[in-house]
Amino acid sequence: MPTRPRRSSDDRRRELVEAALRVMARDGVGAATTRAITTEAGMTQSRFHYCFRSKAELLHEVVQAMVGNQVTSVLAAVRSGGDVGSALRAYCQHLVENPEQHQLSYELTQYALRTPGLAELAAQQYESYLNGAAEVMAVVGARVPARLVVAVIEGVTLQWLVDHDDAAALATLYSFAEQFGQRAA
Amino acid sequence: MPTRPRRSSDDRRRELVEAALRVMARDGVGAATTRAITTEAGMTQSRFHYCFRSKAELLHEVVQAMVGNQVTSVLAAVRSGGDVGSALRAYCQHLVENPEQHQLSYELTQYALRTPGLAELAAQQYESYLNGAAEVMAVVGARVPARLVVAVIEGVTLQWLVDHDDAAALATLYSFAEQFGQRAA
DNA sequence: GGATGACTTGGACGACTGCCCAAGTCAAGT
DNA sequence: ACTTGACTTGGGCAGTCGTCCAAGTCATCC
Repeated sequence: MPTRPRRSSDDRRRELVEAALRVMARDGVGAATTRAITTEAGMTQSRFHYCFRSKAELLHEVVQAMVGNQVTSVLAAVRSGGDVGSALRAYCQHLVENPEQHQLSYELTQYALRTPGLAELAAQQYESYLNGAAEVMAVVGARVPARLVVAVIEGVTLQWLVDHDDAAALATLYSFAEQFGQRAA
Repeated sequence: MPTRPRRSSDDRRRELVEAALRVMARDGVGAATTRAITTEAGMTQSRFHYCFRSKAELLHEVVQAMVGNQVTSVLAAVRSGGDVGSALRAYCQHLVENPEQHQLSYELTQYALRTPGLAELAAQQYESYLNGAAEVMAVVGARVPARLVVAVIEGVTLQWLVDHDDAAALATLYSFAEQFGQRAA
């Protein structure tokens, strides 16, 4: 029974999760060792295993936190504009300004797919994206399958992460919007 | 100056590259240690650094081999059918039957993006995809930007790798084909 | 103010990593 | 036959990884 800790253990955990996200975004998932994470958080390494039973336990929470962050921040950016064009521009802006976040998202998905207990979390991540896309489609008033929208956005994002061609990415999104514009209500 | 080796050094290198691809597809890029690769190839570990100066040198060739394999095999599958629908079905079949290959492709792209000297190889990989898509579009006779086609395919692939929903993947591709079918010649 | 227990500390552990080396093997050239 | 040099071998190196532990600190409760 904890009496009254000087600082909530949950706070420590959250600090570590955020530090892990920072390290992963900067240097990749592979570089996120327990030492790198605790150093980033300004703690001694030993504290890590006081907050988390294992590194796997931290990664579980990291993936969950990632899903929440990504979806809400992208949605907030996209929701600001009313029509399709401004929504697409908003997404591209978010991508160009936070490339590490998007790249980290892909890396974590790959990691989750390889890790037995985390595969379902990856599915959960994509369900969030699908719901978000469906919501945006509803706001914008277009009738296109959410899966297709998410697929296009992810595919374009992947391309941009490789070639950093802002104009091409936006143009590709536009040409997609143009086509489903013919089917919109 | 090599006089006449009992076995070509290039053969050894190729064996290692293929062994590396097998290990990576099965257990992930992270699991592809020099020991795991040489064991897979049936050699002693010491031979590794006789064939390659470093692990990075091997990975460079692995990425190149990956690009070649992937593009040619997908193209061969897709080229067999004449119309859009059968091309899409061919791709889905290739995906469902060789999931590890596609997943490995994403992992290697991520790895390349994080590795200074390999970033340009990732760009080269995507250029191959774009050319392949453009070729298929020409064969099929559709007028859609190659970038958009690649984006959709990659996005749908990513989704399938997460949820393994064959029907949804195919349906998403169909709904995309349906839309650009209105613009085809 | 002493006991309790939550929390911290620095150092260690065994396992694994990429890489290297001295000694060996053996086909080809002389 | 003997030298040469390409190739192999098993073991070892230093570094990093996740995890653990005994000893310490210090706010809280009796």
